[in-house]
Amino acid sequence: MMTELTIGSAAKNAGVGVETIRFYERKGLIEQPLKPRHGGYRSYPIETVRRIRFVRQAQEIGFSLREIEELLSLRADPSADCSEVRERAAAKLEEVDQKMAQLGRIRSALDELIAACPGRGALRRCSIMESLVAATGETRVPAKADHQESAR
Amino acid sequence: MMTELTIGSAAKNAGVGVETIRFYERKGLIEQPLKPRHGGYRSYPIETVRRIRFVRQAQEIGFSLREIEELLSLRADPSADCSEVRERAAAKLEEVDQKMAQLGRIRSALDELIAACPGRGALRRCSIMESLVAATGETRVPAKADHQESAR
DNA sequence: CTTGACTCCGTACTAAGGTACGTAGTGCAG
DNA sequence: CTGCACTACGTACCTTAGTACGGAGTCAAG
Repeated sequence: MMTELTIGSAAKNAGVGVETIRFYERKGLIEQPLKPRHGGYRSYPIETVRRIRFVRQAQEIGFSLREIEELLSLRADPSADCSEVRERAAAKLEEVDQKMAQLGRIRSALDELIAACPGRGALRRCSIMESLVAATGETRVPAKADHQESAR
Repeated sequence: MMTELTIGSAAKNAGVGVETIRFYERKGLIEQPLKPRHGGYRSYPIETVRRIRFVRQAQEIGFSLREIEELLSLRADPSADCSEVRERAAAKLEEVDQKMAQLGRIRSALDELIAACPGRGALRRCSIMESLVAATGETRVPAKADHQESAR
């Protein structure tokens, strides 16, 4: 069974264009397989396809390519002091949790909106913003800086 | 109490630059308050500040400005047929749920990585990718298109 | 009534993340 | 052994989301 693919097949499997793979290689997100002896075609392990899929999914949730590279470079080396890796992983984890919280807020707001929609009864909060403002307890904008204070 | 702000104060409160507000106005994400009679300065309601904050937070979780505009434009009009709004809201909700699922996967992978880190015991999965591959049950890449089939 | 910080507006520039293009090489099917 | 699809590589171009800039107007404090 063939576990290596040409760039075209890899692209198709990963759901991206060939050019995107080449672009990711240049960026160092995936390593470029050496081409076999005096320039033939390069062959990509399925591992690479998974990696590309990960990149795309991580992008969907707001990570930049730089951040994704950071995620991918996190590895627990058993023989080394990995306190630095732990720290970076913990920082990423916190970012992830913040994203989840924000997603949760938007999710509730959408739920509320959908629920309010066909409700023949009284309907409060008929937009995302209204739901969010209500949910966050009518957060007062600190409103420092009222009119032309020279701050900064 | 002053509930309206100048563009500079609004920017500061929202945590963005003045230019960003003007940019969002051009894009129609926030409406530009009319300036009072023969060109003075415009004044922004705190509502606008909240809206800008929302835009930034939605960006962090991977929504583009276009998508954010779609989110913000969702409103349940009690007097109208809102089946279309419902539909769009439901679609967004699904997107949100997909993002949450992906975040959850990355979160678990990070957890596992952190746990594996100082573990003197045997350590499997010492990278994000390894955790994910394990979590998704060793997903076989369908591997259609093995080598140079002309598909499309 | 001037001065310095701020605003208005248009246009130009930047960075990230691709996408397209042209030329040359490769490789299997017929 | 030749054609056609696919690959390699470099460079150019595009979109999104701002950021910077320059000149003119505004406003409140001194």
